[in-house]
Amino acid sequence: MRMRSRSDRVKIEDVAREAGVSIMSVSRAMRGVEGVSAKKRQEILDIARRLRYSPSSVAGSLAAADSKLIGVSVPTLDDAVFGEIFAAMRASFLKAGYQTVFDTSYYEESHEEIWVERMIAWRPAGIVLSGTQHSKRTARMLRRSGIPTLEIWAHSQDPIDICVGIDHADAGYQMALKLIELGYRRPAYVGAKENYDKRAQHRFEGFRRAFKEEGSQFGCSVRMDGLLSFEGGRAGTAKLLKSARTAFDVVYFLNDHMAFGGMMEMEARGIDVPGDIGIVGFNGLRINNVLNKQITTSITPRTEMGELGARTLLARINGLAPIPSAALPVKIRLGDTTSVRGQTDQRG
Amino acid sequence: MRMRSRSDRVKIEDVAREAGVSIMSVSRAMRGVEGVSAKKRQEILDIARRLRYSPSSVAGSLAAADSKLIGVSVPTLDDAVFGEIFAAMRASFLKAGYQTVFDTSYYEESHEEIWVERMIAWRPAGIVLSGTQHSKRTARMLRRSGIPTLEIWAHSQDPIDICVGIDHADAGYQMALKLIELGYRRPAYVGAKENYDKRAQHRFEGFRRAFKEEGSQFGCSVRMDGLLSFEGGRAGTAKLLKSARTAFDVVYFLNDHMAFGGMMEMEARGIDVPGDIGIVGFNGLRINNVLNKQITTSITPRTEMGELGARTLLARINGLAPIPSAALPVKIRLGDTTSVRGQTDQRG
DNA sequence: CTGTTAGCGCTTTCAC
DNA sequence: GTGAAAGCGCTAACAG
Repeated sequence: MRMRSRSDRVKIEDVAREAGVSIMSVSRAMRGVEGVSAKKRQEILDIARRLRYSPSSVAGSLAAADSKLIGVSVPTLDDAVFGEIFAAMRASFLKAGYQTVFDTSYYEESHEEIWVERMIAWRPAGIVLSGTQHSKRTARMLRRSGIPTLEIWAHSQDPIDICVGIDHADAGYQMALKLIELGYRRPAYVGAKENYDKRAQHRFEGFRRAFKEEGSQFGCSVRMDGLLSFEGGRAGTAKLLKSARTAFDVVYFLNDHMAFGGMMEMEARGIDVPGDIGIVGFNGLRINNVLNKQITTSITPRTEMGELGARTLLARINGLAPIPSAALPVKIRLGDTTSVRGQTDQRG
Repeated sequence: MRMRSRSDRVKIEDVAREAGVSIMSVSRAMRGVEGVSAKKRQEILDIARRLRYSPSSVAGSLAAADSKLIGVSVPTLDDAVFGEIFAAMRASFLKAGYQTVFDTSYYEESHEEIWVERMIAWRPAGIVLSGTQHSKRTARMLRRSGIPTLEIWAHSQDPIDICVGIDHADAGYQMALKLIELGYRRPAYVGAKENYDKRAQHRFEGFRRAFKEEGSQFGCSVRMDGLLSFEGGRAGTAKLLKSARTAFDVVYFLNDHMAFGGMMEMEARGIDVPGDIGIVGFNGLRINNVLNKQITTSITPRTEMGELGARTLLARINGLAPIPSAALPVKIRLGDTTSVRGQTDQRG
């Protein structure tokens, strides 16, 4: 099994010779475009299959100056959030005849920038980026390339090209209002370093703003690096409980997984949730569907987002001028980890 | 912001003209290969940047008959397992100068087959597939293409090309031996339909075989479709508890997420784990690191697997003939969801 | 070190 | 409906 040298790969010319037609007829037959009789087309297709002809997308893209490729960058695969958005987008692109390729940036603008540069070099039909936080150079390269670009996940007022997402700052703000309504006054936060996950940072800022407007002091916040998941939530909560100088009555977590980790830590320490402290997550991740004590969270419309994003990008690729930026609604789901403050705890 | 037409993109020729050199010098300078003086190289690079020249990988690949692209197919993004394998592989490929592109197959051979066909059309340097269960046509296309192909995750005696993974049947077998040693005699299983996740099916078969050899009857098995995650585990357990005609003392789950879902269902029903029933998962997923009641599971070496897989494929790409198939060890971790049978339960 | 020539494998364009 | 000619943007191979 050695790599075939360039000469022994069967190419369009071989099929044409075998079929006794010109390479143009083969080209047309393979692509399913007009210009070959039905009979001839069938013959060509049969021969192509027999010869195991695999048309080169590289040569095809170069000649046609157009590819059916869409590049997608997600920050991480360790997070169920992007899996759902991605699955929805991918299905839509596939239906429209586009092939999706994706890669991860691990929340690093520099990784993303390198990826964008390489992706542009392949001249894809479209590019999808997660979030709205990108290096200046990334935005500049993309704009200059003229490649339709979708930013998904966070809403933005001035997208690189087009954008579909949610308003993270407002999501944090709304959640805070709800908590204030329940009677919470001393929030704490467990999340990531400010520059690591910007969307989360925006939620935090919106959250804090609501409490500030209400006149409440912000208790304490813990920033973890690296693992924005179960472990980070548990370790962050341990740190919070150990180091907090002021009291707090509710902890806002970066996402549901971290919130779950935090809940485990509190359980281990015999802290009553929500009796002693409330817990709030974000996203409405799968795990929340099986918990006996459901985490209060904001449910993000991930499938809708992926579908709308794909539709919008496809429109853009087809030369239409869709609305440049769409914001989708987020829904708060009160679970069993918060309660009306002052009442006894409720169990799920 | 319209798509640039093919004529107004800056190309190698434009850079050459501006720099007053031949296009070959630009080509050499851009690729960082020998054959241009340091001074000229720098001038060219400066001009290229000023002109915002982006070399076309499409044209480059066609001319050089070689691309620095590696295509990877993972079954799903909803599963932390592949995230870790993938992250490790990606890093290794990147270091070696290769660009990785991913796509998902959602455990469908037909999806994978289509993906492979499209991927081959791009003439990548290598291809990575998850698992060893592929359609005949997928294997045939890959073999004929001559593209180095790595199968990762499951070990195989006759890989398409090369393979790095674990022996799933043996992993199931070993876990069963351990449970038998603990005193369990009536296992039940909650997993997926036989053809959906073949690796899991192999684990199940190894598991069942050990019990059969020991003389124990297999209690009951529940096969879920679709969601092989928290929800599937919980729903499957509910179904198992409702429908099982024979008693069972331990439930083997397809993975830790399903096991966790099952544990929640038992908790809700007041079933004592491991007092009444034991729970066993697979993989050693992150969630298990934060649970107060740790799930007994098999820990799979995902990072090592990704690294070894990448190294092996790179060797293969570079014309070496690495060991065609490597099996990595799996480690059993006894948690708090199983106990020595006959003793009272233990709490974490 | 530098440039010229001849493609890579396919599609566009334009005749017939 | 069919095919010949002319590239797509770049690199290998070779000559200077």
